[in-house]
Amino acid sequence: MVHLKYFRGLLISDHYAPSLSWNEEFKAYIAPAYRYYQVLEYFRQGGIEVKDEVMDPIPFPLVKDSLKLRDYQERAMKAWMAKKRGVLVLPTGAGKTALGIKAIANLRVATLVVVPTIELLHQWGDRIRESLGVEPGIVGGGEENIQGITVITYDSAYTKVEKLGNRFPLVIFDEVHHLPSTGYINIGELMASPYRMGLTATPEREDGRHVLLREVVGPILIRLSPSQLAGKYLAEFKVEKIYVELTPEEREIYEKLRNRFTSFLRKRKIRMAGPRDFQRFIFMAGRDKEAREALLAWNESLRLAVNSESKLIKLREILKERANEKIIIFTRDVDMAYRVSREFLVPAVTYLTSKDERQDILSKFKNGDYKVIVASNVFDEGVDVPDASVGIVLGGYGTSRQMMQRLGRILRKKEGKVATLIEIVTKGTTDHNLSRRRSSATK
DNA sequence: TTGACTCAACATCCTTTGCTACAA
DNA sequence: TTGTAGGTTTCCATGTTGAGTCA
Repeated sequence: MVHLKYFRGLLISDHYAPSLSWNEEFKAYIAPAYRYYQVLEYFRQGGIEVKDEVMDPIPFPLVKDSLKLRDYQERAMKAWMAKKRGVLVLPTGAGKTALGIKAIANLRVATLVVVPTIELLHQWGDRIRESLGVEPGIVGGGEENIQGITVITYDSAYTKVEKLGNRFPLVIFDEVHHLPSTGYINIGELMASPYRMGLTATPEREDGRHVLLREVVGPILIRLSPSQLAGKYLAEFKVEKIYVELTPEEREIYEKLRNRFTSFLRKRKIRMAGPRDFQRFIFMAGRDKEAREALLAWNESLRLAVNSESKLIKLREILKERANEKIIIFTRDVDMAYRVSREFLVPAVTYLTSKDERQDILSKFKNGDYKVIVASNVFDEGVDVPDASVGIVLGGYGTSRQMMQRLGRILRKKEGKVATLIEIVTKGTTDHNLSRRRSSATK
């Protein structure tokens, strides 16, 4: 007979199985706790009797199950129920939370829901109360109350995972693309939970670490894009790109800055073939004065291209044409957001905006007191932004994730609505490259 | 309870102009 | 001849958030 135990994020076995390794200190075979279901499966298939003391689940409350799923949600749920592990990829606004709630109602085991922000902590709490009729535990944002269904932030989960790792047979990772980062991955690895669900609109990460999700959460089971749901469940939408030029003065400065960057690369025979090369260049800038100057020049050239003068002229035209529509303007940096705010007399929301003021601006935008607002990168995730019909992208990252989130802000379904996402791009600059890289999101 | 603060963690960051060694 | 892989580490700056501390 084999004896399996859990100890502070570790699976401990007195017999060998693949993925376990001998540990002298414990005088036993050990592995990170997420290997539990594989190891158990291995012993069971071998017909070996197991004394399983790994899980110590919190009692599960009595819940109601009143939730009705849409047809594509049913498909996603069916795919997940077949394995009870894996990632579901659905666009913003397509009802990912409902899938998590349904999984809890189906499995009826203690569940930990991990979320990136306090706002999502409360949104999930409300949905659980509403759909399952129970009071959820909340950990994070100053609260610490653990129940059979508990919502927790990634930050809190990271510090408490060793203690909580064997108390929840089901774990749901909302915005699961956060999980593979170097710290948070511990949450996935040190939990023993055999049942796992990951929810996101965009699993891919710039650092490539999303490949870890397959091992820690499971494979991608379903993937739906905004265009697949447009019309019936999300608003019809179109994406427009408008190209502008740098002014001659801007062009002169831009070329000078670019030249400082490229001539450094040429001189040092540095090849920029991918993100790793750029990363190395950044490390180099930490020690090498010339490299540092080259990098600063590159940063400055990017800022110039993304925030070009012509974009503001074009913005003025668009705002005039669409005077009666609800519009969100997106910028890449805080300075540009406040510049737009000053020149067009519209409220700005950035990370510097206080919580109360942000709340106030968003509620006035919702009820129509404000027709136009400008935001930096703050609406990228986990913020409940009132619906708009037009999004104007003045600047952003080169990631499809950000583009997808921004698109999601205008896709709420309304009768007869056609949403428009307008991107203003500076031709012949890095801004154009960024735009090309992110545009796969809207296909 | 709140607000102001600090700190830590996470994310972005590339596409040119082609070095050398080795495998197919 | 052609194609492709090769090569660490501790981070230029800016943006964003959660947690913790203290008044």
